[in-house]
Amino acid sequence: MNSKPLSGSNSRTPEESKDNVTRLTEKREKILEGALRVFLAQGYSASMDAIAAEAGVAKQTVYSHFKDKHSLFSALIDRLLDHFVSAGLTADLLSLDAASFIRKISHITLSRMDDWEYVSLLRLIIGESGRFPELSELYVSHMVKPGIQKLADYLRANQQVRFSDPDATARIIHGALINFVILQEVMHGKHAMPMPRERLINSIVDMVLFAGEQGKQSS
Amino acid sequence: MNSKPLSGSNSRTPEESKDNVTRLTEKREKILEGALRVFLAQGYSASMDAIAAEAGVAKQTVYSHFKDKHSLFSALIDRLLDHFVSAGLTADLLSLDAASFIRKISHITLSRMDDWEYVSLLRLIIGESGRFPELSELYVSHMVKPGIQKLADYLRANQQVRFSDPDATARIIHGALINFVILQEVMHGKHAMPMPRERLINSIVDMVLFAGEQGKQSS
DNA sequence: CTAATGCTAGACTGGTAAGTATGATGCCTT
DNA sequence: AAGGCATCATACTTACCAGTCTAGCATTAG
Repeated sequence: MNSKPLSGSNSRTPEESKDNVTRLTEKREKILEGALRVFLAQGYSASMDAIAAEAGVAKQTVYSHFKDKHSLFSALIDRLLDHFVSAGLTADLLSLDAASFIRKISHITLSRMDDWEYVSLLRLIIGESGRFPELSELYVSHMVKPGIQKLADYLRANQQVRFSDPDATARIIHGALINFVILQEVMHGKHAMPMPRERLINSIVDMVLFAGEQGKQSS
Repeated sequence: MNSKPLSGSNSRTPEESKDNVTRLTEKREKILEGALRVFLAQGYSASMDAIAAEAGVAKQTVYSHFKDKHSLFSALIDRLLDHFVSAGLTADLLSLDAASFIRKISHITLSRMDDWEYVSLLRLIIGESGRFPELSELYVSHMVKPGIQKLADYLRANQQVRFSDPDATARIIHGALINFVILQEVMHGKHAMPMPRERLINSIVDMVLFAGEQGKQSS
């Protein structure tokens, strides 16, 4: 339980010495990591004492880095959104054919089902979207909107298949995938209504490609 | 709003007298209505004092009808699930052709976007799915599963269009619709990424029908 | 009338939590 | 060496809240 590896160490040891800025950001990091675990596990109702304890830091230190609980919470959500946003679709995917492309981004999206942090974040943001609408709006504008936008752009630019409404189609694909995550993991529905990811992905690919056939009148 | 016409077996003063059972259920009703407003507005962290006040009832009365906060909360969610479950798809829809059927149930599902109670319930159940997994499982097994089941059954039985995987297709349709509700209303995304419901529905109909064309090889 | 039952209003208990205050300790800079 | 700064441990203040208790009030039934 008790852990104090830092206190009794040597005096100087230039190798390990850290300047002020480093120490500050290190503490801030520890706090955010502790807050991450506690907030994601317990929701916004988690206590600041629990967060400080989890971070291995005095409560006062938390308050010296963050004005109050809400500031810490917002900073954490910002950070998490940034983290997950970076794992979007990269440029090399754009060269794929439609079927492979849809399949690939479906796999990427559904792979987040295995990420406890992502599932908890989703639950937390939706659950607190009443109390903190600005956070859910941040989620929408930073993660959902760009994702759907890129997907729609791909569909629009694709020469292989012509889509009558790429934006709406992108929303359908995204909705089917995210709702699968919410249903299976966030709402613990995987036991009551199991379904392998592959089946969902196959059906999505089929639907999207054959829906596109409608407008395919090039040759 | 509505009075109780049930009090038939009254012995004396027929006009205004109410028997014990009626009075009991009336109080219980007031409590549940107050709890509904307060829980849906503030989440599970709402105080019992606030609920009693909103219900226009003494706090002790709340505790004489419900063992504790959790019991009241569970009873309320049960009640709400029952209420929304009843508004499902009725038998007369089954005679519609595929396009009209999909369009109709899409409209029904999306009409709940305008229902503050439904949107709040969705937020509440997802938000508390960490603390109260049994409630989200109830939601899944009582509302989502039967809904998807009926939709899949329709798709499976439909002679007009043949679907290679009706269950997965039903999930896609349902996911696209529910996620639209979550994105636009629960997470306040309707300003950041507006889209008319009709556009979504049209695209869903197109996708579903043309996807079915694939397996249509009867003649 | 009387007893029973349900309700009300308010006080009370015990516990938790946000945020502050205090005094001490150790590290860095000058 | 000395002052400054971040940190630490702990206690404190204030407030809220779940759940209980009490005493009085109203209606109903015997």
